[in-house]
Amino acid sequence: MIELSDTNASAIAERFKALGEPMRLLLLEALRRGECSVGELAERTGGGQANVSKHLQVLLQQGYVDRRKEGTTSWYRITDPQVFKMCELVCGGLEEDLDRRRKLLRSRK
Amino acid sequence: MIELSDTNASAIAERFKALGEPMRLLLLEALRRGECSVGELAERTGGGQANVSKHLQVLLQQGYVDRRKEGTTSWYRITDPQVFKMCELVCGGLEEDLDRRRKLLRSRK
DNA sequence: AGTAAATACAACTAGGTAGTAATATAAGAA
DNA sequence: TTCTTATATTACTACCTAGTTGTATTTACT
Repeated sequence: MIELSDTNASAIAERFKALGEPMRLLLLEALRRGECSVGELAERTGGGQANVSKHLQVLLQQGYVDRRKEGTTSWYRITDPQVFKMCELVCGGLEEDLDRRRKLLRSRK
Repeated sequence: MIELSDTNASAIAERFKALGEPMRLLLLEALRRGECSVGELAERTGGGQANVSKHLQVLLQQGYVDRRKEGTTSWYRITDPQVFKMCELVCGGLEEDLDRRRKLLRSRK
């Protein structure tokens, strides 16, 4: 296992940061069903073409998605479904956090 | 399980974003051994007091750490060790990504 | 009271980044 | 070739945030 040392912290942070953007999470979710073109992704997420393309570059560079070119079309797909495990973990944390906040509110009444 | 819909994407992204900063990862790593004060954390991570304090607020607000006050000292601790599961997942992805890049380099020779 | 220590907060700066509009590039079709 | 389609890139704006400095707040000690 990689240690969370100074040198690695930046690289790891970069990977987390790539997921720290709503649009990129929506893109990953849209890609969950399978390979998808930029245009389709823009339509599904409601984002602009340029913006979607730029976000896909980030996900590509961080290795979350792969790309396959066919004519003028770029087909993107999830590289490793493990991403969704992370999303589930963070979702679990979210729910626990909400519970915690609810309890705090109750105890303050 | 929470769905990755438009409404949730922002909340989830916020949680990822909180981990997308080297200093905050270093703080979590430092807290791994156990409860720690702000001063100790600043010393261990080499960060300034104000900066460390500010990063801890982010981790606190996102529920990654808890705080306990004692005199003028604030003691911080990990709320849920699941965070490190996420770090391991992202580390695994990092290694796979490096492998992928190495293969690409070799195949391009 | 006065002083020191620990933390939080406010103000500021510099660098980063999301979103958009316009343009560039590339591949087909007419 | 010219037009159209799909994607990537550039330039720009507006906003956000990490880090720093200085200060306020709180507690403990003499």
